[in-house]
Amino acid sequence: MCFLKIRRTFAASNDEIMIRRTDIATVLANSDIGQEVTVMGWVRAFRSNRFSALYDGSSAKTLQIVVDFERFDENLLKKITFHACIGVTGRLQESQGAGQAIEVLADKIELWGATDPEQYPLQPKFQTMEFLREKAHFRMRTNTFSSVFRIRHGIAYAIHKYFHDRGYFYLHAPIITGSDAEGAGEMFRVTTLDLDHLPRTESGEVDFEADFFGKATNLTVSGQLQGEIGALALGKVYTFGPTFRAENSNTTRHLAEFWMIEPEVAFFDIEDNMNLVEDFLKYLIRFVLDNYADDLAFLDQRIADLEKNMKTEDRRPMPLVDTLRFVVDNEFERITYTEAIRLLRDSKEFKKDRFEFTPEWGKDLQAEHERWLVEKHFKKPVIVRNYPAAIKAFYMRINEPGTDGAPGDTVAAMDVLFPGIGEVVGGSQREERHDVLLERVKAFGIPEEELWWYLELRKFGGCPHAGFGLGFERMVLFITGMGNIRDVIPFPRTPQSAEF
RNA sequence: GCCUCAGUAGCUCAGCCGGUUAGAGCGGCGGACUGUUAAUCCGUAGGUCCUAGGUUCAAGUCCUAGCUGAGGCGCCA
Repeated sequence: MCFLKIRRTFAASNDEIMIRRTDIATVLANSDIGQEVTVMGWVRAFRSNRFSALYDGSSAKTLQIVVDFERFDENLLKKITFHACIGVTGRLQESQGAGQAIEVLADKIELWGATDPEQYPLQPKFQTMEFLREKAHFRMRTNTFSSVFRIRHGIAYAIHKYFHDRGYFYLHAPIITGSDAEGAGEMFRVTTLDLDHLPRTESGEVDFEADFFGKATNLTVSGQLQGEIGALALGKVYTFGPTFRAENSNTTRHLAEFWMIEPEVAFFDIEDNMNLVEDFLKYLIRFVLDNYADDLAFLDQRIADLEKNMKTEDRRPMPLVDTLRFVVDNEFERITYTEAIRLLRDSKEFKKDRFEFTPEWGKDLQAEHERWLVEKHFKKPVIVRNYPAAIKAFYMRINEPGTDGAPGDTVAAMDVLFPGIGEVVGGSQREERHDVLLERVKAFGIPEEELWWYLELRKFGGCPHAGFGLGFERMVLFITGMGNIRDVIPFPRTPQSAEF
């Protein structure tokens, strides 16, 4: 509700500052019949040489422009084509047609930018996501993508609002990092060295002392370690920034460049962490339900249309909006890793040998196992905690031996699993005991000197703390119901692909 | 990185067991109509069948290699 107020305030000042045009969202929301308005945008359709559906990005809805064609130059009307850019001044009237309540009877039409339909790649019809991905400079003009990117903005805004309202501080973690021990996969090297003439040390290795920063540097794979510095000074912080993984991942839920939200909180244990993540994720979904109903309704309908010709088992179990409401209205299931393994081994699927990978204590849960837990067994989001220490990162806090009746050492890690997406969040309570952490660092073979500052956080004024990382695009993917993560980021970067 | 599938008109696709001049819908263009909702109706143009080899009397169709894209798995958020 609060967001609507902000939108209105913005719209009111919009009238004063931008006297040249009014947003279509504003016209549709609070304009009076008979009032003269000027709107500008891109043509979505021009029917019967009389009705134009005008779109300007401000709303999922279009504004119908009625053109009395005898009054306009034929050559101008011919240029009102799909995705041409025009400005229209006219009076608002009640619509006689069924599709809309109000419309603008055009008095003046200005052609800002013609679009030759013979050369323009997009058409007013269904186009595949793969095709539109290749036209990323135009795809945001479509219904689907404009809705996705309005919602993407809404989620980003809600993230800042959620944390700000609760006393968290937005911490900017570095994008270029000199630390090679973050333990989150392959990294992109950052260098100004001449790749054709690399400086070498006496032993023949590349001499990074000659590089810009005087050492080897990479793009960040996580802001967590720096987030911990913030938490142990400001109490409650979060990072929200671009994150880079040079993994050769070819899936519908991986990007080489994505955005990640990483809250980090002092005096937090794994329970607090789970409570935070559940409340936070529900807040984001509720925010979109409350503020982007038109966009969600469009995406919901789009999915229904796409699924019309699909087999029942390939369809979503629930329509998009119902799914979102269900997640908001129900508790997430919380289980331990040890329980998860037991459930999997007791399952019909395991006994009938339907799993490709054997669920076994000590091995990581495979995608098929996570999907079984979330989609078949619990049928709702699941938080799995206390994983075997051997398969998790060095910084996660070691549990007391025998926690959950586990047969081996576990760490206070947690993963949040969502239907259709899998892991949206990975987090943990951090190891705050200096001696235990040092042992782990050594056991992982990480050079101590790389992490001197991280270890000193434990040596001087340390405390229990916890945090998690939310994959922003994965959350956008879930909320919009899109099928591929490349379609919820404006310009996707994936292996072999960095166009635009 | 591994596995699978696909590539035919601007787009989405059909093209059977290899057989004459490669088709449809949408879109474009020309016209008609004019309160439409992806408007409708009539007409019309539009093709290096991904590329390179090969098999064959004959290849869009079969074989080999490559390129591109998609999906699944792994890695993870």
